[in-house]
Amino acid sequence: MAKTRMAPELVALVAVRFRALAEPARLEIMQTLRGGECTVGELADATGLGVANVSKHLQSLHGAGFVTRRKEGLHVYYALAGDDVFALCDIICGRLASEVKTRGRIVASR
Amino acid sequence: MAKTRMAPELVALVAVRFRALAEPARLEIMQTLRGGECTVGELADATGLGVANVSKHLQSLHGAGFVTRRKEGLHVYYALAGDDVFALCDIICGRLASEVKTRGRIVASR
DNA sequence: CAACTAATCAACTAAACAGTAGATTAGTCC
DNA sequence: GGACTAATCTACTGTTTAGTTGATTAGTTG
Repeated sequence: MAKTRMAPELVALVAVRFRALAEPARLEIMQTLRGGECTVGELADATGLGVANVSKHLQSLHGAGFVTRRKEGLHVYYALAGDDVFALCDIICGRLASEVKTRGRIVASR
Repeated sequence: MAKTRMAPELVALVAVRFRALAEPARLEIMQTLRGGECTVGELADATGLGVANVSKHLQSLHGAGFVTRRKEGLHVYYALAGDDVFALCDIICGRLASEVKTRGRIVASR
């Protein structure tokens, strides 16, 4: 299924989505959000990044449709738009796991 | 499952993998390879990119473990290392599809 | 060996982008 | 209104990298 070749514009859109996930800082943010919705400040604290920096990353993620935005009073709450992002990560991790077979070990921390 | 937080180094590795897919040119190459293994020149023709450029992109993809390399005589044949990459694309496309619901239409060409 | 082809390498240019610091806006509380 | 806080915006800097050009290497054929 889906053996048809994607249109160039669609390919570009997919690339943009992948690019949004191509930054460790943004993946850290996504991981933090997995624990529930957070404010920008909370995400900055959890990741150790600057507030302005986190805000920019969140705009990328929101533009790519990976997070939702909810404003309430002084705070802006961000949350995951869906869990399928981690399905992506799991596929990547599956590939990584089979790659490290013959190399060193990199294990997930608990 | 896999609710554990990934180690920072692992996150970085995943980000590198996503980055390898974050370029339209590389996605086009991957799509072309879906039809079977190709030489660098064939990929350059199919995508309209320069040979040296394609060669560099192939190094990225090979470094990320997405393609295999086989040298035979004057030619170097590249092939997909697995189909799960397109599972990634399908997830992204699924997200895109639900996003365009209320917007314009972007359809895959045949 | 000489001529040729396929792929990679090396150096460069231009554009994209992560991170930072300071200004600015939106909202709350006195 | 004035003081304060949270988030975003606006340059700016440094790094990365896509794409190009020309040289170089590996392999073939005469």
